[in-house]
Amino acid sequence: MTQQQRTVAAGHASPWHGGRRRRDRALKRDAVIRAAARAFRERGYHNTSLDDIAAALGVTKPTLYYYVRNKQDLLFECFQAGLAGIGAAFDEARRSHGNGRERLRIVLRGYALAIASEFGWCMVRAEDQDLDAAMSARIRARKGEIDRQIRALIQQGTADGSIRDCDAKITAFAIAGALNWIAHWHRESEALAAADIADRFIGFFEDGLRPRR
Amino acid sequence: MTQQQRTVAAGHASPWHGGRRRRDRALKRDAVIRAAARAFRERGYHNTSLDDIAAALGVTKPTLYYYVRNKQDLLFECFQAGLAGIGAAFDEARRSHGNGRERLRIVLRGYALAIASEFGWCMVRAEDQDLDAAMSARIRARKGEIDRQIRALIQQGTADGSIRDCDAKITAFAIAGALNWIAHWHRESEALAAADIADRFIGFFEDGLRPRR
Amino acid sequence: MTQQQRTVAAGHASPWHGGRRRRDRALKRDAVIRAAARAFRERGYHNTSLDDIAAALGVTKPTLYYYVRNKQDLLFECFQAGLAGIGAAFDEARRSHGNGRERLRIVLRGYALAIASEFGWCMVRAEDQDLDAAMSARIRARKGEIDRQIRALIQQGTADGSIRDCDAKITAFAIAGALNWIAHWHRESEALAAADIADRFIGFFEDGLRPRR
Amino acid sequence: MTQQQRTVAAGHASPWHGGRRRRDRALKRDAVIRAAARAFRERGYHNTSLDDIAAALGVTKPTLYYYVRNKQDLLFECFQAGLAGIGAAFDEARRSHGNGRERLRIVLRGYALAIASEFGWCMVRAEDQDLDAAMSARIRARKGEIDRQIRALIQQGTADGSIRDCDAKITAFAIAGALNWIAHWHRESEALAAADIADRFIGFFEDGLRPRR
DNA sequence: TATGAATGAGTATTCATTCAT
DNA sequence: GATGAATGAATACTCATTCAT
Repeated sequence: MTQQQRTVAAGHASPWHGGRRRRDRALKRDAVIRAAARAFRERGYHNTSLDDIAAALGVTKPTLYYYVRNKQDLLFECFQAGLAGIGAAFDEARRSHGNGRERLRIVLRGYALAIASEFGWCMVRAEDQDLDAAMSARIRARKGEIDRQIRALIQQGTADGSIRDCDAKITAFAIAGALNWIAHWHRESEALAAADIADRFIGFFEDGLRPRR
Repeated sequence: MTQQQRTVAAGHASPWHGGRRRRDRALKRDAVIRAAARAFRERGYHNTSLDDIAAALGVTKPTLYYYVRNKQDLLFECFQAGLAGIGAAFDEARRSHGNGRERLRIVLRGYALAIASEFGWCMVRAEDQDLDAAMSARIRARKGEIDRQIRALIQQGTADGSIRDCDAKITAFAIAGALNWIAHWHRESEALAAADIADRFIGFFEDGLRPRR
Repeated sequence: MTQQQRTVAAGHASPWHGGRRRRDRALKRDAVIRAAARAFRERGYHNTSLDDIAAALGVTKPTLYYYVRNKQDLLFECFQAGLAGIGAAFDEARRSHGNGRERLRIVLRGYALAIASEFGWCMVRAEDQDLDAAMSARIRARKGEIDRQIRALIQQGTADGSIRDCDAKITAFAIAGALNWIAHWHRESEALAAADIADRFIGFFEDGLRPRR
Repeated sequence: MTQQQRTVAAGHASPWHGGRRRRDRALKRDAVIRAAARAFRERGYHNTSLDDIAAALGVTKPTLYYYVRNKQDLLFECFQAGLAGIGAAFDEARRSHGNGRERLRIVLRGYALAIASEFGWCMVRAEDQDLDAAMSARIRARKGEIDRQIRALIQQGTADGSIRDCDAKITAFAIAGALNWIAHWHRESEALAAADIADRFIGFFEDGLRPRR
């Protein structure tokens, strides 16, 4: 199997081999990060070599270093790429005029979609263990920030009566855990679209198991 | 710091250095698996070398091979050790005379406790990516079995009216995800005891976010 | 800190960034070789990357190849640059009307100044190991020539009675070694000026340790 | 050429292939360091790969790591091995009853022999540039100590009248430089034995170039 | 039982060098 | 003239695994 074929086989276009030579650095960097995200999700961070990623792009390994400092940097960038969607969801929630529960719903949908994206696995699995102190701290900070915002929405909801009186911390953990886990089982090929999954999860979060009369 | 001291410092006894020479193979094997579970949870599977585990036990690396075939075998055994608690929970649920929701509650509590145990991380993270085909298949089979049983309980509950009519598959995924995630943030040192966490999670699952009137 | 600033900070002008655009190729080539000499002396040949040298000049790596064939060529040119001073010293000695010892003194002073220059390290360290066969041979030839000429001066001195009867070869080795070593410890910032060092070394060579009565 | 033959060709016995398997760890470690010293001297530190050294011993690369932490550690050990001889010379000088010049002579002979040994190159070339901060500091400290002791002997000599009144610092630099340089040109195969070289150098140091009447 | 010793295989990273623009 | 982009080759270092003792 040639490089070309492998690239094609993977079903993902590479800016390096699209007929006319693209010169857009940002585009290529993006492709590198995307390829890494897919590889990490598929095989795991440690089971993915830079050669794997380079091969998926039809490029040689040192080329990657032209766009990214490190392997861990690659993981970090995947993490950040996924984060964008979540940030947007928080923005949207902030702009909305709904009550706490409605706002939370907006955020959770965005969160679920991000987790179901190709960057989801990296977001969820970018961990201390694989990153140096500085990056580890940055990631923990961002994750902490998200957690804090979710709790805040829950508390808003309990304040305005749209959410039952509950332990915001534990509830946020449960919700985030359920959503994070999507990264472990969802594949784009699945029958259920990401948006569908998000809505059903939210339905469950809102109504719970016990029947309402 | 000597090996001995490190072992002691970690606060975990080693059957190799407990005064009277223990000759019990099973006991030592257990210790090996426990040490592995702790190390994997702490540093991750790939960031833990067999030397690390051996050092934690005050033993040399080849000794481990006397008790276990492989590094991946070690991971598998950790997975299995955690499974025991879940199996027991299903047994208890089966013996109980409660309705579906009550039975599910029993299972979820057992599941949560298992995940919060020192083996929890391994159970949740024992993945295809790090195991050969055979083991990977065995693990997937067991995880699938648990999923199926949880869905069955949910369906029982909807049948007997104790659980709202819902998509059993998605609900099971949400619940399992929330519980699995506990392995990522819970540490024994935490203020909240595992049992407490379990009950609060179950409370959230049952009642949901929306206030009941 | 930008490239520009770094260049300035290093206190060495670059013909690429000096206001009026210098078009003089020779000048630029000179600057390249000087920058290399400084970098090699500071960090060693192998610990200096072409990127380092380019950065010191505020230029990109491929630009260097416009002025020089190779990395090893760079080293060779530094070697040659240092050699000029020594050649001049030999010329001066040849023109002088002093006896052997006086002529030798002239040469040694020139030699010492060359070694103390920014090219000294390269002259002394340009070695077989880092150069291909051809260059290695050229360098060895020049070094051999210098050695031969120094020995000749010594022999002249012994002939005219200005130098004690001694083994010219071993004496030349001792003298050259002592002078070469200057490259390892002398820095321009040092209190002792190069000329001063040269004179003191020559004093020691001429008079020896044992007191004369 | 097979591994065996290459080992033989190099003319150096390897404790790994001497018929009966030697189990003496210290012996093997010594052999590793010796092999490194020879390789570094021959090809230079950076041009020597660990594979080269391993091959010279008829062993595989990871084996080296069983005896030594690092490549730089290897260099450091070579440095230390050479140091032993110098330390002994200082001891002997201390025990001697001669005057300053006679004591200095003892030290310089020992120094010269050490430099001419297989470790000489490493001693002379173990440099900051190739070592991390800690090792670099240790080496500088030891070199500084030797320099200080040589200066002290010179001052002793000037005090007791056996050495001319001179700048101890510059004289020590000149002498050490001349001796260090031996590592660059002396090979065991040379006609002149190390002891011979030492004596001739010392003769030059003591008597100087100018004839005494 | 346990271990000292050894190794094969793998992998991130660096860097001199090239070349089309 | 200068550079952005790419790459081939090299290399230190790690680690699971084996085996004789």
